[in-house]
Amino acid sequence: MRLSFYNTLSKSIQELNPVKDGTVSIYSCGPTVYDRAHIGNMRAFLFADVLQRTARVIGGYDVRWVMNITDIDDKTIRNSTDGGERWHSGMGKHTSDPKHNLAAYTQYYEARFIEDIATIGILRSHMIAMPRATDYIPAMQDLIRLIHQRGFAYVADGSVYFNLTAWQRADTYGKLFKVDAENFREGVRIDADEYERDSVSDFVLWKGAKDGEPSWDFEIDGVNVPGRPGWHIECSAMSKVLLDVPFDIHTGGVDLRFPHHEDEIAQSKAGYGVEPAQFWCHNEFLEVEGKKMSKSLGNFFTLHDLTSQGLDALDIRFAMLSAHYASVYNFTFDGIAAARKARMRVQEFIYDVWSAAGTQSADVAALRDAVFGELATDIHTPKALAQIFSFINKADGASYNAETRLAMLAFLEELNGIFAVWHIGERPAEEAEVIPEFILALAERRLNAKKQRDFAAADALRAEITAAGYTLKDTKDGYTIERG
RNA sequence: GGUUCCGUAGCAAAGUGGCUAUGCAGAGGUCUGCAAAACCUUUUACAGCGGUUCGAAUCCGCUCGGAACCUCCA
Repeated sequence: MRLSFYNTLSKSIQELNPVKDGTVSIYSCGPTVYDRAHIGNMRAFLFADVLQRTARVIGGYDVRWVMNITDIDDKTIRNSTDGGERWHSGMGKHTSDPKHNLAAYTQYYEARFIEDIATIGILRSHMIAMPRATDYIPAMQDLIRLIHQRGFAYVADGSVYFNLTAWQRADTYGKLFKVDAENFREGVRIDADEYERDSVSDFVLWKGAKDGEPSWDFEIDGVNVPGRPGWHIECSAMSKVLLDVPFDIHTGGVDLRFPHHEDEIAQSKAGYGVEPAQFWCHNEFLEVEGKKMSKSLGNFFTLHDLTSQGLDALDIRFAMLSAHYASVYNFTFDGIAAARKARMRVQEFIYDVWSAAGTQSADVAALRDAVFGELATDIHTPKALAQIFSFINKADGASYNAETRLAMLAFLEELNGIFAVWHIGERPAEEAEVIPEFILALAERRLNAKKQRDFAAADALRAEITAAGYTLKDTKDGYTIERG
C-alpha cells in the first residue's frame, strides 16, 4: 500500500516516494540524556516508532531507522560538571576529567532511556543505529569545514558561526517556518547580543571551549579552535554518515521545527549541497489534565513515574495512539483507564479468534484495507481504531471457520506489528492463584447455603470473603474466586 | 508584538459543506435469588455572535478561551 504523510516542508499530505526503491530511511531526533525522559518526550519517540512500523508493515519497506542520542549540550555539561546532587551513584566516581564525567553522566541516562523505550514498546532492534553525538565529532568537524570552505561560516572569538546573511543570498531560510527577523521578541534580541557574532540570526556551529568543560581540538582555516559542537550540527553530520543525504523522513517534536530543523536544513545544504530529508514530520505536544506539563504545576511525569504507580506502559502507548500525532493530546489518568478497557476489548477478540472453531466467515481483506488505509494516510491511528472497533462490535470472533481464523490472525499479527499492544495467541490459562484454605471453606459454605436457598447466609458469607480481599463470582454451576 | 494551530457530548477523540465516527462513563435490558462479569439496546455535541448557502460542527468575519514557535524544551 502507498503511504502518505503530512510534510512540514510542503504543508500538505504527500505521497512517499523513497529516494532508494524499497527502502525508507528515517532519522528521528532523539533525547538529550540529561534526565529521564518524560511522557511528552515519549510521545515523540512513539510517533516515530509508529511511523517506521507503518513503513515496514503497510508500506512493505526495508526500514533504516536512526535515533540519535544527544550526549553533549549545556544541560548535560552543567549537570555532569559539578558532581553535586545531580550526580547519581550509578554513574560511578566523579573525577577531574570533564569528558569522563560527561560520558559517565550521559551514559547513565542513555541506559535509562533504552529501558524506557523498551517499556513503551519501541524495539531497539528496529533501529540500525542509536548514535551518540560525541562519537561523531570528526564528521561534524568535516561538515563545518565544508560549510566554511563554501563561504557560509566564519570564526569569531574562538567559535564558529553559520553566516545566515550569506546563506540567505544563496538559498531560502525559512522552509519549515516563516521567519520574520524584524519581529523577533525584543528580550530575545538583547540576550542574543551577548554572543560575538556578525548578525543576531547567525547560529553557532562550534562553541569555543570554556574552562572546565569538555572540549575537542578543531583545526579550521589554519587555526585550532578547541571546543564542542553546536546542537544543530549533530543531526546534520550523523544523518549524513548513517543514512547518506538525502534520506526520506526526518521526525521530531513541533518545537524542533524552528530553529533546530530549519538550521539543520541550512547547514546540510550549505555543506553537502543537498537538503537532508524529503519529509519533515512533526508531532504535537501533550498536555496533562488540560494543562501544559510543567514541574511547577506538579503534573510533570516521566514514564518511570507512571509505571511505578502501577500503570501499564502498554495502556499509555495505546492511549497516546488514540489521538492523532499532529494534535495536542490530553493525558489524563481517566484516559489511561479507558484506554486499558478499550485495549482489552480488542485483546478479548483476539483470544476469541485464536480459539475459534466455528463455521462463520468474515471479509478480512476489507477490514485490512479499511484499517491500513487509515494508517497509510498520515498514520491516522484514531480512525484506524474506530474501524477496528466498529468491526469488532458486529463480529463474533469465536465462531470463525478455519480459513477466516487464519486470515484474521494474519491480519491481527500485522496490525500488532504497528500498535504493539496486544498478545496474538491463546487466552492464557487462569493463573493458579493460591487461595487460602479458610477462603475456600467460606466459599463452600456459601455454595451450600445458596443451594439451600438461604440467601441471607450466602450474602453474609460472600461479604466475609470480600472483606478478606477476595472477589467471588458465581458461574453457571459453581463460582470463581480471585484476589482483589 | 510577529507566525501558526486549536475549541466537538460527563471524559477522551475523529469528522472540514447534506450521510450513526469511535472508546470510556451513564441509562435501559438479557442473564442471575441478588451481585459481579459478559452480551444487547440507547441518551447527551459541535465556545459565542453575525454572515455566505437550498443546507454549516465544517466556509467567511468578529468576540471569548487555550496551546506552540519566535536562537539549543519532544
